[in-house]
Amino acid sequence: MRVSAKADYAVRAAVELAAVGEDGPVKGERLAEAQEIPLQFLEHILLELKHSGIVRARRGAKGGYWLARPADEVSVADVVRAVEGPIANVQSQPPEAIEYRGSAEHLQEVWIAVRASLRSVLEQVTLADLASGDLPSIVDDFANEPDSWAPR
Amino acid sequence: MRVSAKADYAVRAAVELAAVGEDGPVKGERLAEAQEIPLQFLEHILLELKHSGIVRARRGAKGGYWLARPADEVSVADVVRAVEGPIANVQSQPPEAIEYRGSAEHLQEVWIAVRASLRSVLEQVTLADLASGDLPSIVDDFANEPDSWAPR
DNA sequence: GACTTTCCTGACTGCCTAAGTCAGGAGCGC
DNA sequence: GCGCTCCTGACTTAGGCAGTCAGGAAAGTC
Repeated sequence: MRVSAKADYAVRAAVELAAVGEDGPVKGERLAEAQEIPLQFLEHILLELKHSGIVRARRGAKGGYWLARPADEVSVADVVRAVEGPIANVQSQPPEAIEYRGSAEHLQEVWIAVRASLRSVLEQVTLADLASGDLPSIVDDFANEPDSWAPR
Repeated sequence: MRVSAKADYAVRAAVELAAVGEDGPVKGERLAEAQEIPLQFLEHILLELKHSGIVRARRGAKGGYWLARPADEVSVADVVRAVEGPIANVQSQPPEAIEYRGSAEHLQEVWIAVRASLRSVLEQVTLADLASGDLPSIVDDFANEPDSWAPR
C-alpha cells in the first residue's frame, strides 16, 4: 500500500512536461534539476514512459522529451501504471482473480472496492489539472477535510 | 500500490476469529487450515496482531487466539496497519510530510486524497461486516459497478 | 564528415523487504 | 511433570527498489 519513488518521480516529470507545454522538447537534465531527481534514474523512467506511449523523445542537439498526448488526456493513473504495473494487486494477482474460502469469502469485494476507490482518484486527475493547480472536486473534497491530513 | 500476502493473511485470520465469535480460543493450526495459510508464517503474523492489541492468546492445552475487542469495533484498516504499517506512504514518508517543488506542487494534495479514499473504505469495513457478509454501502456501491471488476 | 549533444540500453550493485522455514523456549492445564 | 500451544529469534531464498556505470545510436551543427 505504498507509492514507490519511481512512481512519484514519473508523475513529477510528467507534470513538468505538461507545464512546459508546446515549447519544444525538454532535455532530461532539465527535468532532473527541476524536480531534483537523479538524472540516470530518471532517464530509465522516461524510457518506460516512452515505451508505454505517454512520452515521446528525440535525440541530439535540440532533442529532449515531450508528452505524446495533450496533458488533459493523460491521467495520473496512466503514469503510475506505466512504471508500477497494475494498481492495487493482492499477492501479485488482480483482486477479481482471487478466490476466498469460508468466512473470508467477502474479502474479495473489499479489495475490489479498494481498487475502485483508488481509481476514482487517480483516473480523474490529469497532468493538466496538476500543472494548473485546478484539481477535480473529488481531490479537493478529500484534501479539504482536515482529518485527511492527520497521520495514522 | 499492492497488498502484501501478509496483510491478506492477517485479515483472513482475523475474520475467521470474528466468525467463530465467543466460542473459546481457536488454535493457530485451525486458522491455518481454514484459510490455507502456512502455519509458521501465520504464527508470526498472529504475534504481530497480538502486539498491536487486536488479538489475545493463551498457551497450552485449550489455548489459542481470540479477538481482543468485539468484531464490530475492529476495522480492516486496523489489521492492515498492524502488519504493514502506515497506509499509502510515498517513498516511505507520509504524504503530509513531503514537499514538492515547482509545477509538481499540487501532487501532495493528490496523494493525500489517495490516502483518504483508501481510508474511507478500509476504516469503514469491520471484521463483523466481513464475517456476516453485510458490507457497508460504500463497498457495495463500488462492488456493484461492473467497471470495478474490469482489470486494468 | 567529424563532433557534439542527447537519448537509449543493458549490466551491475548494494540494500532492503517479502515470504517463508527451523529450532528451541516459555507458559498453561491436567 | 507432561503434553499442548503459543512465543521468539535466527536463518534462508528470492526478488524488488533505487539507483550507478559504461557504452552505443540517432540527430543536429560546423
